[in-house]
Amino acid sequence: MNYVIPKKFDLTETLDCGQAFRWSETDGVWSGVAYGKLLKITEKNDTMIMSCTKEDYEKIWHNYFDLDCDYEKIKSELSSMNKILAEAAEFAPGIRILRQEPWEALCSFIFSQNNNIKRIKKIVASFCENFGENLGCAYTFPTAERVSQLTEEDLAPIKCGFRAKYILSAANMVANGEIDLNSLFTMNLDEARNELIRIKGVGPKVADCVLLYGFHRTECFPLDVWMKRAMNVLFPENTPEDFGVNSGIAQQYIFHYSRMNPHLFEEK
DNA sequence: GCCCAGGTATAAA
DNA sequence: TTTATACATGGG
Repeated sequence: MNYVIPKKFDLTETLDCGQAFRWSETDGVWSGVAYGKLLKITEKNDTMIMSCTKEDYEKIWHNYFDLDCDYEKIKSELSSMNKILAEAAEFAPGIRILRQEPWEALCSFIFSQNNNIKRIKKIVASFCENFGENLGCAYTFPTAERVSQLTEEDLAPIKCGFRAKYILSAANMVANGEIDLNSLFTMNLDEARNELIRIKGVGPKVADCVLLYGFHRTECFPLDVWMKRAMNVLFPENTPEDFGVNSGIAQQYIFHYSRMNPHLFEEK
């Protein structure tokens, strides 16, 4: 069963730009799991073909791909602020910020610390295969409740190293209600950051990634070593806050642009 | 073997 | 308050 929509974004740019770690491409078809459902999606002419019902499209995927948000407008606003940012947005004009599940974003970016994207994907895949629900040809993301029952030894097979204890800390706090993830959608930004940082293994960078990708708090600008370097070289006159309520979207353009063109910001 | 990877906890200055 | 180091693992 398929559902077809007009092409509104670029699959590769959106699904392989370092914001999500569960999507993979085979012969032009992208496969991923979110909200407990497997989706296969591909482009044909000016349409996108999704392997889902109309109901699931409306209930899940329309929101997941942030299709109510006007990226052309945001892009033009950001582009008018800064010439380099305009270049970065034009380099990958089809990027969208996905609305991932909060718990998945939290785990993914805990796994991301001091790590590389290729291995993050491998760890997340193994995490799902070992502790998620089997959908037949894919696995769901493990629930916090399930993970909270595990030990560091149980997590050994996924080879996430020292991050295992951080994942368990997060799972326990979420499962026992010590942290209410849903409250972070509307909480004051600084309070939300402080809530997340209570979790062992979550610092300022991970917290902002979780808020941006898991809660769509687009005013967040996750700042790590890579982005600091990009900012210093490409945006010497700007601070992250200069990009306003769409800082997070600006950050995604900059991150992707820098990652695909490392020569642009090599330090001398 | 060495260095690095979408960082953070911890100890020490 | 800021700065240095360990941390698990795998790829270049």
